[in-house]
Amino acid sequence: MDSKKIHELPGKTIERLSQYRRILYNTINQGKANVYSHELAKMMNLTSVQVRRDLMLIGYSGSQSKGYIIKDLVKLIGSIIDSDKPLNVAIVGMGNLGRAITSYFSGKRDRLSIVAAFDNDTQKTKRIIAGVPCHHIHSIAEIAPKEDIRIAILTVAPEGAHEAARLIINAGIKGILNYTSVPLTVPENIYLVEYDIITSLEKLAFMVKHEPDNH
Amino acid sequence: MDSKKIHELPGKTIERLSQYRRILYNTINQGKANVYSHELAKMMNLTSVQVRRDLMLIGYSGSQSKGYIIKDLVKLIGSIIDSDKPLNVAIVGMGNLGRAITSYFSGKRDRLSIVAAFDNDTQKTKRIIAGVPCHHIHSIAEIAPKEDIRIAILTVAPEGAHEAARLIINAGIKGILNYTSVPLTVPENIYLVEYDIITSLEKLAFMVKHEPDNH
DNA sequence: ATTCACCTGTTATTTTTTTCACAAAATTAA
DNA sequence: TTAATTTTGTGAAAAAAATAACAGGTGAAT
Repeated sequence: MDSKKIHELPGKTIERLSQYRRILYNTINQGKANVYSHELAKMMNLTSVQVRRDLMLIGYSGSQSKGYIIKDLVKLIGSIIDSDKPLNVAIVGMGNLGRAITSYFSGKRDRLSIVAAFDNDTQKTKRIIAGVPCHHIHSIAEIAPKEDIRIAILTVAPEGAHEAARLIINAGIKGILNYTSVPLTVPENIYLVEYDIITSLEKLAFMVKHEPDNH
Repeated sequence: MDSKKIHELPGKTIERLSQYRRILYNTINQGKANVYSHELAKMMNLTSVQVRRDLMLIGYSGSQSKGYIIKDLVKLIGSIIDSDKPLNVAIVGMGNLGRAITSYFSGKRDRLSIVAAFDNDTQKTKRIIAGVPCHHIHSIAEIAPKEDIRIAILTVAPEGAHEAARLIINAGIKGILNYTSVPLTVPENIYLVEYDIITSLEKLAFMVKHEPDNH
């Protein structure tokens, strides 16, 4: 597809592309080679039109008879959302959440790999945890450039969030995925995605509370 | 506010309300009593107009001189997004992620409380983990009604996701927050929120990859 | 061969969400 | 008092996202 246009993909589409791909991996494992937009839609809980529109935006065409060829589609999505060379990621805060994310990743992606973890608990540092070497947080400025770490996943306790973010930015890392409940304010040139675990639960609670019947 | 209108609150606004409140708790702890829309906006990484509009929609008025009274605003947000009586939540899958969420919650909310956990590992069942009693997944149909569990947070391994979801629905639970990487398809009368950990990371990776300079 | 059912791709429309623009109120300073 | 500043609240406009509508292709059934 026209690379000039990639920048203009709607944010929501990018998010869905990532999800399409994961679902498509599953269906490949089930022995399917092709998939229709309405099948993909059902699995994603959205409409087939939306699926077709997303694929249209990335310039992928299916066939009227067989729908989409899963293998090709997965490859195309990869060419859009993956980095050319692997993008290295660090976990900052190796508690339960940090470990959960790390083990989710282990052996899953090759384009996006967790190469290091950082923590301030010396019990955890200088060891390998969940397959990833865990360093002391104060060595991040030294290790990040060496390991070419581009993204940090922030999973520390709330008290430490600001300080950890400061150290991350100071280490030259430009992307932060914030899983803590503390909202961060970062300089213009830093990419920040807030990912708050509680928000979606409260949204669900709101739905359960307010529409108990007619849903 | 007019309770008839609550249903019509935009989905995005509901999500933000939850976040406003958490930020406001922080600012109370810092000794602030009032806050301006632009301050709140900065902390949330959005614009002051958006803050004012959200508050307008829930019918809260501030003053031109002092902005918003934090205590009142927190209370009003609570009256909208919290349940009248506490809403009971269960964790299904007491791995790292389940424990991370549980410990995040412990002692935090009173309107939304984790009252039970379920797992299929008998090493984990019949014990208290992270302050919550952990039962075998097969007893969920028995325990859910007894404990009035309304929401399940699904944090099992991918292989078990569908089966666990089936058991949850079978137990009469109407709200599912799915943290697994497996997309679920549920009946019409079940509220499902998908919360995929990887999606936001790939979105961030996309941003870091595609706009390295001029950001 | 023709009809039918069922796809995809895409334009047009609608809905939702955000942003703009500005009036009105309160405060501060001179 | 008066002018300047700063804030909220909100109608109107713009932008983003989702949905509807439909043209056109493909294969299967009769």
